[in-house]
Amino acid sequence: MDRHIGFYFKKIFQIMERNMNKKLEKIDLTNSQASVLIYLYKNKEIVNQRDIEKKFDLTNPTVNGILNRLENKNFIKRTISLKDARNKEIHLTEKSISLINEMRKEAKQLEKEMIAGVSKEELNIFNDVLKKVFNNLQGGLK
Amino acid sequence: MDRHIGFYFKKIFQIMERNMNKKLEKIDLTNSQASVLIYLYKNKEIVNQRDIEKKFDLTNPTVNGILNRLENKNFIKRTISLKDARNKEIHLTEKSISLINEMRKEAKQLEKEMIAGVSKEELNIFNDVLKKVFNNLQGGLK
DNA sequence: TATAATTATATAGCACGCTATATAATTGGA
DNA sequence: TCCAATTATATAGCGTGCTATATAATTATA
Repeated sequence: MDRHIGFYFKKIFQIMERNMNKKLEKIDLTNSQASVLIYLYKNKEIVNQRDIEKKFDLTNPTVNGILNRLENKNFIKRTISLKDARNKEIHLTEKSISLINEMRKEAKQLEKEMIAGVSKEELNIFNDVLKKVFNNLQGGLK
Repeated sequence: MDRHIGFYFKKIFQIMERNMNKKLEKIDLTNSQASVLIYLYKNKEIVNQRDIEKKFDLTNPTVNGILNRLENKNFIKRTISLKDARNKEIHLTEKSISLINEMRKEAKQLEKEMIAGVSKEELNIFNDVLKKVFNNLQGGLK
């Protein structure tokens, strides 16, 4: 049965999400939460909520919700900026730093499983098209 | 900046979903709801809820929720099967049948926008890899 | 300088995924 | 035949997206 590209994107995303959430369950995280923590870890500058919104192209209520849950579980701390009291600076805790490698390992492993049996040439073209599709959609929005 | 495949899948799915939901808003539908209606339209056999779960690889509470919302808006009717009282048969209404072409048009248009600037050869390989990735993930679940 | 516009964050409420659990109907086996 | 297992559907409750709206702080302008 031949299916539309849209079908594959939706289904692949959903199964990825399911798998990652299952893998991360044992460290009490979700895929979205882990993505934010990894971004915070990689970023050397001070990060506020708006930065996360822009980085992940999400709305502020979505990011606020994720951060609330991370804060309640003690994976991050929020402090009000001294320079601008509207900003809240987001900091990792010891707890989350100690789990970063675990998160990265799981993500890397899933990517590897996904592209099993795909040749280097195919993968190159696939990546190019992926970027094109992404840009086509992004452009259409602005 | 180079990003992982997982990033692209998630983001492309999310933007697709946003775009489709915006397009379908004027006929009071969402992307998930329209997908179910189109499936019902194409299928000549009698469809019950379990069939939809299997077709879209979704859990029963997810499908039940989508059908509840469709029923409340009068896009479908549910009737109890005479052969097996556990089954509820799902039927389209006049209202939804009259909008099927509109839904299909929007979906087709978005797919076209997504693959703008992608050559036939690239698209063939892209489709092949998409199917491989899908199968890799599906297999890993079972 | 006082007010208006902008910016960052928060809250309410919804759709759609999920897991866990319940209920009713059917099927199968002792 | 009757009880247990299976099957289809429903409900409760949660995470992550969204829009609409509110609030507080800052910036810009009359």
